[in-house]
Amino acid sequence: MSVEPLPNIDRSTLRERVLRALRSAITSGAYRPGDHLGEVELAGRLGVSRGTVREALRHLQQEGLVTAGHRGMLRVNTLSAEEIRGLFRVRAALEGLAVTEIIARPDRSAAVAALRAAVDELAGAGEDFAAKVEADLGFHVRLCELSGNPMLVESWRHLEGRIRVTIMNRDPEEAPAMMTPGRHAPIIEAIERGDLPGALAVVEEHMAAAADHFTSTPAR
Amino acid sequence: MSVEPLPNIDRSTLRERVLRALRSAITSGAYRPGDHLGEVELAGRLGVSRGTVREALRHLQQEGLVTAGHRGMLRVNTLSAEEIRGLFRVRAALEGLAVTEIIARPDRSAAVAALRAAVDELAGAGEDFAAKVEADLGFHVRLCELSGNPMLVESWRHLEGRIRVTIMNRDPEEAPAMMTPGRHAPIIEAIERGDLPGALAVVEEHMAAAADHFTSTPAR
DNA sequence: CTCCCTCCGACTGTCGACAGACTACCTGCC
DNA sequence: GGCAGGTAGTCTGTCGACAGTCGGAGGGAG
Repeated sequence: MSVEPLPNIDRSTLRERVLRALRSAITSGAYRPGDHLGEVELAGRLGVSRGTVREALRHLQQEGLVTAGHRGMLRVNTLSAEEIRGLFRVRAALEGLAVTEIIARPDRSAAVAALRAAVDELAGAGEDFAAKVEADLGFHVRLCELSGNPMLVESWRHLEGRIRVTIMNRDPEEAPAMMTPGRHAPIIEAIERGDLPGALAVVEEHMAAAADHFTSTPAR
Repeated sequence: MSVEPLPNIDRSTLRERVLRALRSAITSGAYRPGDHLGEVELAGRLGVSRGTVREALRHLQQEGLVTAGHRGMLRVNTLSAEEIRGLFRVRAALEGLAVTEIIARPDRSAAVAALRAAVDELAGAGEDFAAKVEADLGFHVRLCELSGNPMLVESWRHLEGRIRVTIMNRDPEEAPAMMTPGRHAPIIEAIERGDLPGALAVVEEHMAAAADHFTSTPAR
């Protein structure tokens, strides 16, 4: 009998695929903040039933990507400057916990190597804006994952949608300044030194700078 | 024309009411961790359609109260000891941010008064286990709310379901030791003194003790 | 010209039904 | 007696339809 590799069968439900499609459409900027997301229109455009779209939209609502407006109508979420500042303070707290746990772990050097690889991806993204965003967020997710605390990852991911709309709502010309290897390297170095206070301060400063950036840069 | 007070009309959707009913049923212990939650059975018991129950269940899944088992079947979530420890470390990080922001605010004394009121509720709960749980969680939610950072509250609430199943999965005879006014007062005192490092240490210790408690106490 | 009433269109809320997939059991053959 | 194959039962996945509610356009009365 043949042992040829068979293609992996996609076992995801239709709802999951619709969810990914909608999330991607929003975070890629195809839908602008404030845009109305009608169930019938989306269902027709995606070729699925309303119920399926509805479940995906409800999921995105809990993620904070879309928000309920008048009469339950859903719109792409818009974050105020104050919300953005709060969001990045929460991120600082979560990622501060991440570096705390990483430094406390015995395999710290492995984590450092993984983080360096993530920064390399960021450097290799070149001028591709979308790739830069993915690499930047990839670094921070990796940071949380390396803590070995799944609940921390879960909490961070709960904020991910809001982070993405914040980034995508800004002028792509302005954003790259935040997503450079140079802004992430100090975090790794502090972890490598085992310098917990220093690492916390760097993370704090990183997030404060990002919050400043996204609240001062004009929305596109 | 009469200005008599009219009763408030409940504008919540059926889905929201089902959601609250299910959440309450789980966190009150009516359903035990691991119990299967069938859509048809719940729909029949609640007298609503499957779709409505389904949406509520999906919401609870995102909250972490229920988890998908084999073939998409949902069950009441069970947290491992490791997950509980991670959960309380994330809580410590979030509530640490809360006290940080409270201490930085100009109206710190108002926050102190509000927190004292919350502790009084805890003291007044007497021996009623459910009331104690509500008062305890009420204190910690209040703590987050008083930070003035809605995103922080949102993140905390995202963990609330998991916190509740952790509490309710323990023997009610053992739990009250964690939920005393004496365990919460030091947090308030440190905030009142404006002692940020002290407040952080107290929160950290509070959460570590809770995690120890819930991972050493036998599941009922 | 303005205001009010009515009708129409659009959107979400809720429901019942069909289909697909997996389990467990049961039967018949070796 | 054991195993392969078939077969009912049960659960979720997905769909289409009906109903309720709101906003706005349009027409008629003052």
